[in-house]
Amino acid sequence: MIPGLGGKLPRSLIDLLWRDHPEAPTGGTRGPRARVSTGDVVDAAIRLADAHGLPAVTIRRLAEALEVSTMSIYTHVNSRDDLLVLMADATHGRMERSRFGRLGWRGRVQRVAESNLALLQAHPWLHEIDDDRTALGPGTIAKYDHELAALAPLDLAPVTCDAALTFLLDFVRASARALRPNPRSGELAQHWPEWSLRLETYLGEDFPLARTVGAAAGAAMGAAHSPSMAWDFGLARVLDALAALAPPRA
Amino acid sequence: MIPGLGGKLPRSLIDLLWRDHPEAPTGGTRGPRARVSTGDVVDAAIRLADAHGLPAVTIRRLAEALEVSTMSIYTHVNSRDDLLVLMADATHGRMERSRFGRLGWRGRVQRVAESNLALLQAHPWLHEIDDDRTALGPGTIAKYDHELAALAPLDLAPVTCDAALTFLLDFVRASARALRPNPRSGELAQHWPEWSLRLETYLGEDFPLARTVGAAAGAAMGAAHSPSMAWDFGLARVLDALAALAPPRA
DNA sequence: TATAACGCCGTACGTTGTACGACGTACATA
DNA sequence: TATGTACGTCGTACAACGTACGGCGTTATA
Repeated sequence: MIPGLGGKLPRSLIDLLWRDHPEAPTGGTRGPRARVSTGDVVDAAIRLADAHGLPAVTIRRLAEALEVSTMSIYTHVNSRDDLLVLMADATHGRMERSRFGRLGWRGRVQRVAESNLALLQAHPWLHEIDDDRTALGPGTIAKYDHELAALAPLDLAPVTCDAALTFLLDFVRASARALRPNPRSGELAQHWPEWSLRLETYLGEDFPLARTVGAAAGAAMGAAHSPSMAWDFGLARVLDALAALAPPRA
Repeated sequence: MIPGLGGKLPRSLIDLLWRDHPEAPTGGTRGPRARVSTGDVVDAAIRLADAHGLPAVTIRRLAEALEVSTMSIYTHVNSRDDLLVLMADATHGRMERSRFGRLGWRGRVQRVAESNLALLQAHPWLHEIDDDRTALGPGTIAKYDHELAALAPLDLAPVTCDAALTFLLDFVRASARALRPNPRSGELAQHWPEWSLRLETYLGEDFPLARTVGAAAGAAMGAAHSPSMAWDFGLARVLDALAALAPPRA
């Protein structure tokens, strides 16, 4: 390496994800001691997101919360995108993972579904993070391992087991998304009296099915509507679907 | 209304969504003829998104594409958020909706699934639009009506029918999301040789299941992996699940 | 002919992520 | 003990974003 040019290479996302692992590179010991750690940054970001949503997680606000300058954040995290991955993996890692004990496969599946729902309700901003690299983190891998174990009694081929888990979790994610209180619901409710009238006019005689079911309006208005019903319905369907795969009795 | 103060109220999103309906307010006829219409703006935005992704849809670029000034865009669209709703509804409206004919319910369900998959593959940016107000648009309602009709042979109660459709479409959305080529896959593939080694080190003896199934690494690397298998698996499971609901023979 | 409604646009503000380079500190080596 | 190098910190600056505001000119209506 050419001396005089500061050797720049930052710790890669992988190493940041596994920063608590004994084999992870610690970084040299010179220079002033770091006033905050990567973990501190991630924790503060999670607190911000929990309290005010993901858009509130800006580098500047983070720095303010940690009482450091804006640019210091980049010493501990390579970019905002990377930070989001670290946040998601950290919350995955903190999920409760209790033993399944003697629970049958249905009970296990239900438990996996419910704990994922709880996760997404506790941290709704997870919906807005869509980065495959999250799968590289220790928290996400531990979660994956645990949930695969839940499906073990079904005795499926590995790939099928993975597919089944994906199927289950995709359902949970979608339901959780629908269940989530919409930030725009206030505005919608405010304009609803006016808008529903217009909609009535526009719909006219068309779309008989849509009108009958009424979900177009219902969903839009945030009325009682289905999302919580969709959860029960969907979970029952997932169980049905897996049952069709399972050994006769388990 | 107080004269001298320009009466400001802009056409609301509802009216913009239904701009082609005969009952929709046309806006006064004074002033210079508009050089572009709301429809033009929406179309240009869709073209931009198709070509370069949703982040490329900025007001400035839109204006440039339409050869108008930046701020003129706001004459035809109230905000960027509204524009996204208009874009989503327009593409919903343009979906092909062929008759189901004598197709059985399985064939219908499959067709609905496939056409939604095709939609999301043709316009991947739809994944990034998450706004309930889309449900108020004519395209979205027409789509909804058509897809409810597909499920009619199942002879379900209205709410159940809605729930079943939601279940199906949520599956399709999640699968389409996984199927979508990740923009970050390039970077990931580039660093993969290095990262996979580290990951190997970190994993050590832990997470036996995750290692066996190998999907953690597989998914991350963008290898062949499951998404296309997940589609087949999932669709079969959805059909199983609905079959458990359906009348014995249909 | 006067008025009011309307489309168009230039300017400007606040906010974002982050590149760059300077500065000082603390350890490693000579 | 003296020197060099690695490292944390931070101020400044830039490009890009959405969009509020207000002025201007055009056109149909009163």
